[in-house]
Amino acid sequence: MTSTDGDTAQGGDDASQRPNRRGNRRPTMEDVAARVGVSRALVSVVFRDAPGASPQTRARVLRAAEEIGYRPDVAARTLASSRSRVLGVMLTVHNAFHADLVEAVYAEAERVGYDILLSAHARTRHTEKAVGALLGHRCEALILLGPETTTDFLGEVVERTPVVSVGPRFPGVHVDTVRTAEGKATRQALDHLAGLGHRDITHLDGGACAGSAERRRAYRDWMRRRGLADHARVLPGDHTESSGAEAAHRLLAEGRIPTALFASNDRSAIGFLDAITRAGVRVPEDVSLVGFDDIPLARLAHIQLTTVRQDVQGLAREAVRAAIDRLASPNPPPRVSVLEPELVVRGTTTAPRAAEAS
Amino acid sequence: MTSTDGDTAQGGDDASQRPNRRGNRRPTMEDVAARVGVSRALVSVVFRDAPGASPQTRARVLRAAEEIGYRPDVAARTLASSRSRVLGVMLTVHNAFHADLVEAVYAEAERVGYDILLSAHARTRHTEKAVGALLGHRCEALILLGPETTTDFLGEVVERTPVVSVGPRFPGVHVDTVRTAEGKATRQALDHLAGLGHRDITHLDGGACAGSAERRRAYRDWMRRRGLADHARVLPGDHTESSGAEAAHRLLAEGRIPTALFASNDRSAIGFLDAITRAGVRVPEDVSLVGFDDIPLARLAHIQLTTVRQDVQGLAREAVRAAIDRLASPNPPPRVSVLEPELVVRGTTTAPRAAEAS
DNA sequence: TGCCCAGTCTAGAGCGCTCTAGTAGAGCGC
DNA sequence: GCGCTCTACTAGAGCGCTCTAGACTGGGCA
Repeated sequence: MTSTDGDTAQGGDDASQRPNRRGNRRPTMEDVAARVGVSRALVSVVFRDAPGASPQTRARVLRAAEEIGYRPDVAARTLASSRSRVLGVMLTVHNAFHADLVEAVYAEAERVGYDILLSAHARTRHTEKAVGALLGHRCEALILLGPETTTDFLGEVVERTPVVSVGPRFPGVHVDTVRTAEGKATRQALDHLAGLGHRDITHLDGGACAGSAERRRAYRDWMRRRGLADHARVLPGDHTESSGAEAAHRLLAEGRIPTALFASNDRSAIGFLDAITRAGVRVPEDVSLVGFDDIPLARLAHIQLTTVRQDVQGLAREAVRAAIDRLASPNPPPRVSVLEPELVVRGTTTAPRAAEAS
Repeated sequence: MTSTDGDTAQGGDDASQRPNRRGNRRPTMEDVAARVGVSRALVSVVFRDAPGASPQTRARVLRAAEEIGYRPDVAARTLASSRSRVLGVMLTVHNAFHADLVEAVYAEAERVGYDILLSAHARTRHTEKAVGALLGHRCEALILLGPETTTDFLGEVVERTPVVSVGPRFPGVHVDTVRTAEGKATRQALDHLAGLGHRDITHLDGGACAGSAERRRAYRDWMRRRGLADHARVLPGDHTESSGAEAAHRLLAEGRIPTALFASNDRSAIGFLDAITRAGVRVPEDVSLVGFDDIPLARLAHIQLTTVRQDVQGLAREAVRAAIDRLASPNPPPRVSVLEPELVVRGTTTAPRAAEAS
């Protein structure tokens, strides 16, 4: 496990500091109180920012706490107040869109005085486990980003703790939902393509991923209503780059590229873009491409993906608000907040080649 | 905030279920004990999996708990035992390599009976805040993925709680480090290129990101030792796709592409690949490319990036082990675990064009 | 002078657990 | 019968906080 020059293990480093204080238990309110010469309760008042302490005392307490490195214990506080002021957020750790959402949720939660606990869903860690961890930590409410789980499981969870789903809907379960108007977003994308003259528009599907069903359905409806049912085609896929690349290879193998492709999310769109470009097919000259989400990658100079932006700030704000509202009044029927999408036209769409008046 | 068909807000949904039990407080050990007709302490024994309960009682307790939906309260448990059995992990939420690491850390922690708490570092949320959150939740030790912070701050944290840094080293602070042998990894990549006949090798830098300094230094050393100092060139960058794309545009603008590029990580390598390909420069025929990390994206059919793999499982295992060991014996000097890299040759490297015998 | 009141501060009972010390009872050998 | 050990279980004191009820000030006012 060791190797040569520059990579030496066992870093003796510099003189390795005073021995850390870790043996001594961490300071408590009692310690702060003793130092200042007041009661524990007063220190509590100060740290809760509650009325009932003079400004002078407040300052003295704060200073003493600082000096001895006191930091309130969330566990004790939670236990005593039976309120944790913590919101649990479940995310898929490999999902760039979730990363954006998490960032926004942190900001939003801070505004309303809540802490956030993250729990990740991953290949080896199911939704059930991720949610269980949050529950054990007494989160007051859960915000699940694109949850893939059963109605039954969610039904049980929601018996104890309010749940907000960002994306998927769970009809029949007492769960609030915050999502983008998928149908509208899809139509925005397709109208844009139609406006450029496209008729031969293929959809790259998102499989079981959050929002895919709505996007697929809206695509089919739109094509039918426009009298383009004959051109309608849904390529199988999911929300990963590789599914986009696979779709590209499939089309290349068939030797028939549509004039436009509407992908179920940005990652698959980028995968498609990459694979098809590499095969010598030009975007947007040979094929126009629209994604979904507007992840940071889509904005990059060399990608410039035309896409439908989801309102990340709005989704985060509504999710946190739904959670807080639900804490205040648990009984009203589930609410669905629907946020407006916004078409972002960049460089991957243009008019189809003239010849193509299929 | 509403829109038409299919996107209706206010989802009345189906009959919205029995009113949720949320009013009733969550069940406690007391409730379980009462139901079974034993003492609270015995229930505790069962849930801690401690000796001292008959198999029959154990089963009855477990069943009763199941029935009333009891779930141990982490806060209370932490408070009572003054052990949380929780490891705090700080990650950068937009970092794909961190996503891999988190997944592996979850698995590893579970093996040793620890829970994981995640806290994200993001543009609007500094390391200090992310770490503070973990500390408040009484994590027994912290694992920081690629921390970008000051020695001073870390010095303070480590006074109270063991810290493991995955990546960066902090000489002079009592922090364990787990990292890949950056120097060796760099040399593996460069030796591979040299073996193919490359001499004109440029390095795309990672700026202040974790590991970059070592990679840059090893690159310079290697070039010098090989007598290629004249060819040595370090393009500014960081660990994002866009910096790779920028580097590509810079080289294109200069009109002089080296025969090979060694990027400081996979993301910037992929950004470079994408931008340079799109400009008509072929990889690997015109320019060979090597990345660093081996993120999932690098393996995709249409990318096939030659890269140096970091041993994610190993890093996770060592990080968790270092944390646990440090809890057992706080005083020994900081340890540095160095893990072996592994060159993964895929499709982005080949011999330079014959003409180029610079 | 007496009384009230706002402003500060304190005492002490929990919150839901863990864990030490201890009890009850069964089984055993003598 | 006794003492012994072993297993199965219980009592009760905390862990570090919050929060209600109440105590103690020093004015202000009749």
